[in-house]
Amino acid sequence: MVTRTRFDDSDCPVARSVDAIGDWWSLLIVRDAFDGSRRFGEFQRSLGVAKNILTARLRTLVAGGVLDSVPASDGSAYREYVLTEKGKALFPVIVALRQWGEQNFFAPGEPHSQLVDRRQGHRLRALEVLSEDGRRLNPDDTTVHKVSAQ
Amino acid sequence: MVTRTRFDDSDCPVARSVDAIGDWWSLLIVRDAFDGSRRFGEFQRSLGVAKNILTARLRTLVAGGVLDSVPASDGSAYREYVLTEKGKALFPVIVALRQWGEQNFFAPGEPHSQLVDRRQGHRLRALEVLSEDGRRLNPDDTTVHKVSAQ
DNA sequence: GATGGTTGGTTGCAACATGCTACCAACGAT
DNA sequence: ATCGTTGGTAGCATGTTGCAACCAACCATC
Repeated sequence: MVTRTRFDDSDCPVARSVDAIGDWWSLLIVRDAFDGSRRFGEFQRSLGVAKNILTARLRTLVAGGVLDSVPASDGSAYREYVLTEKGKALFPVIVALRQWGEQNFFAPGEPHSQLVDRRQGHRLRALEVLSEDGRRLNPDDTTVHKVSAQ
Repeated sequence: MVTRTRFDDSDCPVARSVDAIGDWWSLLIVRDAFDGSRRFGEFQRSLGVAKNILTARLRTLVAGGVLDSVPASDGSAYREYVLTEKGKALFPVIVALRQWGEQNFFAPGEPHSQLVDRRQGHRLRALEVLSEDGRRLNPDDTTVHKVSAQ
């Protein structure tokens, strides 16, 4: 578990997000959860992670409100791990990572798993950062206001 | 440094992305780079990270093509670290993390740093995941095609 | 051209996190 | 009752991180 005791970066939302899900396994667990994994064993087989590590990660994610631990849906006495609303709100993060990976780590034509629109089976539109009035923004078109009461 | 020698998850673009930038510091370094940091010392002061760790991370990011190490723009003999095109393409990832953090880790009215449209000073529009034909998609509206030649 | 502060690191070591393997308790089917 | 499956825990080896000390090159000043 990451415990941030360095100096204070804590007014930055990016830092708080990274604090919550910014390690190798947490993001992949969340990805698997979006893909339908729910059971301990599913995550474990899919990720190949050691079980003690998975235990710790799931606990952290539950404690952080990203996952919820609920009784298994098949009536057995086991538990399942499902995304909370907060966890589902990570969807754009996962999609952004996926699109960046697709564009930068695969040769043209190289096969890779693909996220598609369930209704039509088509690929998704690339994420766009937009201004309030709908202009498309590049990094240079933006700036950070240091601290402000919103 | 993370070396993935577990089993093969490598056809998933999310996994490759996480492999490249999926640790605590790398993402914050990239965030700082978007905010204008370029010099070793700037990153070090801004992040409070140990220098040996920063050295290692910068090297990894340069090796991964996210940052480029170029001669300093002020004419001194030192070097600067600037985002490559591939690095700039992480913009939606950072914005997604920022928006998730804003919505989930701050009380209403609690001050936090804010990313704004430089031209008008307004907040950005929330990222949306869209289908090819422009419908807004929730996680449940999508599914993963396991492997396919694109 | 010596000096002293700044920049950008490297090295060694202690502490902590991770991964592997073995073990184990509760469950569920027979 | 028993036997495989599920969901863990425990112990130990190894890898990664963080801290502090050191250091070499750069740069301004005298």
